[in-house]
Amino acid sequence: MATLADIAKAAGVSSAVVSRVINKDPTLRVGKETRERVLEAITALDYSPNIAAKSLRSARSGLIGILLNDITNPVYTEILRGAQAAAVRNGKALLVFDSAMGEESAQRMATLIAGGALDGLIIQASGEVSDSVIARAAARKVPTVLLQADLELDAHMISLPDEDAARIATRHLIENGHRRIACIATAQGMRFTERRLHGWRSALAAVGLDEAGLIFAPSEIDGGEAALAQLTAQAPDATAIMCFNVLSAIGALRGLNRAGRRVPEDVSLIAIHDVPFADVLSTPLTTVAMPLHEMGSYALDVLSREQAVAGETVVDKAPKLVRRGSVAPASG
Amino acid sequence: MATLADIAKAAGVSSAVVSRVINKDPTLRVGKETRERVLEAITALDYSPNIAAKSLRSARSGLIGILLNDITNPVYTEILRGAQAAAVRNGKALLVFDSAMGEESAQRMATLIAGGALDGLIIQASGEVSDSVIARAAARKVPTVLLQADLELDAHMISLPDEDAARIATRHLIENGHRRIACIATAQGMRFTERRLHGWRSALAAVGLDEAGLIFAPSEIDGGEAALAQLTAQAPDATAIMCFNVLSAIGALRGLNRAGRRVPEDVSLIAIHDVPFADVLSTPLTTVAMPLHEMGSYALDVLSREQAVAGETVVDKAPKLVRRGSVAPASG
DNA sequence: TCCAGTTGGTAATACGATTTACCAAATCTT
DNA sequence: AAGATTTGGTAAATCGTATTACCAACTGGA
Repeated sequence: MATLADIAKAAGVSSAVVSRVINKDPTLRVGKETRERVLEAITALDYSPNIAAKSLRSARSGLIGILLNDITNPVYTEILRGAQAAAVRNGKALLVFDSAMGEESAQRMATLIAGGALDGLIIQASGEVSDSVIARAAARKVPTVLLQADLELDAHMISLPDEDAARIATRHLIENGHRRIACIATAQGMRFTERRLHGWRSALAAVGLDEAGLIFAPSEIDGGEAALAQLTAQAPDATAIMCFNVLSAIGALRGLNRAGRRVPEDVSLIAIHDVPFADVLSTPLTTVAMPLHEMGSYALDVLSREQAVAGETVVDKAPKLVRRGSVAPASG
Repeated sequence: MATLADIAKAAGVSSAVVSRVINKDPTLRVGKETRERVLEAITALDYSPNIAAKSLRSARSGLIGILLNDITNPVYTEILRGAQAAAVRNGKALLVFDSAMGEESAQRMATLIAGGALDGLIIQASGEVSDSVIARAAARKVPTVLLQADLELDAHMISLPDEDAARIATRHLIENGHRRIACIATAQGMRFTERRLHGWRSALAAVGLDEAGLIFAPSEIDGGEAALAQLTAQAPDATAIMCFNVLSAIGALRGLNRAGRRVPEDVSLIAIHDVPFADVLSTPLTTVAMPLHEMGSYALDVLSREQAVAGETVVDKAPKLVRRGSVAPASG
């Protein structure tokens, strides 16, 4: 493989010139024709700079690590897509980790962080984030952005318009005449959960309603189904359920189907987050789509700025109600 | 950050010893207590090796690039998961690219390859793979494995038991009494498609049946729905459809629903590839699950071996029929 | 006592790019 | 013509690790 020195020799200049031409050093004064000779040599020898050497010298790798809760969850892959798109724009590449993969995976990530291989970190993990990752990131002072995550880390926090989303969903149920509205929430205790609960409660309070029931469940299909069983016992009179996650909504839907209760005729269902297959479920699911793509994209943009990344941002694209078939006017 | 030299100074040895201790150089003869002093200094100073320097010196980065067709497609994320798991085992990390992200993304990948940043490459992309990526990979002789891909590249090819899967699916329909069996295929012209077609046809031929109809469609929900419309015209008498991709099956299901044809009462449906939400569709979908996780995992193992990677492998885990509700005995 | 072999290391260089400080030759100024 | 600038570059020192070649001191054997 051709190196800088090879190009220098071929063009009859020093390697300093070649480097400075490539990196467009504005302080470099060089003759028109010399520059052209350099450029020609580069294409002639098919030169491309060695990434490891660049990284070593410049102390930046162009690599961003992203830690997701679960790559197979369609809600989160949308974040990844957004981050990918922005990575390309900013000349970066993404190292993807999955917090569901266990401690060994976290150790790999920690090693990379400690070794200076990562210019930045994006963490989307409501639950488990290995201490080793956090400790390394803090020690190295790696610029970090947290997506809907509550972590003791000096980082930029990006959140979604959670309160709005919950309010939009709840209002939609209210506008359909529902009075007894229950909630299947996720991630108990986390800030984004509190924001959603607040949106739900304030929408109810605005029209003088009480909560009909509240259950916390993991953001998975099975979790939703289990939550539905509990909810049926806790709030048998609920005519509508709002779910904080589309997967738990799908679980609830399955539970309702199995219990012989029809959606939306007997119970209306609405979920936060949209997925491509929502319209092909046993009942097409009405959802409130969140700007997940934008969140991923924005995270990378924050990391690509030169300045410090501390601060807090809410993705400013509004949640969007996607009407399908799972919400119907309350009977009676 | 502490460097090798810092450790050496702290332990009162040369940095060569430290390096050789860390890397367990078997030719190093060192006193028990000296070794301990080194190890203590490492923990005391919280040393971890600089990845860029390691990469530069050793010409290996520990990074593997993986190019997927579409990260948001649940069929493919399963491959990613498998690769992740194996990456952790082998002390590697994954750089994820998406061929749906366009040429700019491919250029980033090509730059990384050309710059020697990638120790290996996994390509799962039935369709578009940028020439720049292929050219760079070939020029750099980066060890590459192709997943179900037909590419002019000196690489190891890993494929799935496609013929078996198609045969299992077809047989299942036959055993349910179907005589007119149509097929919605994907990726026309590719080898894995041919293998599946062969499985389908041989299963039919074994019991003296003809194909009832064949349409090619993209592996997406919309593609499946469009294909169904064509198929209805081409083979109105088909009582069962086998789909080469679960997403096109979902599209077909939607098309059937909209046309007022019931699944499985009027038409039976079976798909290759399983997804977690298959059982919560308007009709729970019977599928043939493929060893995708294993394919991803195996790909990484191949790249992690020291030897050359040329060759060809079929993932040896058998496809598994997952009976749900979309196949019923043929009426009549 | 002298030589061979072992023990326990070290010195020095290379990997490939970046960047600072410096400088010879050419041109301009007065 | 002498000094001041400008033009067009270069030399050399990093960045942090891996590795090869070498060697001093000690031990053992005869």
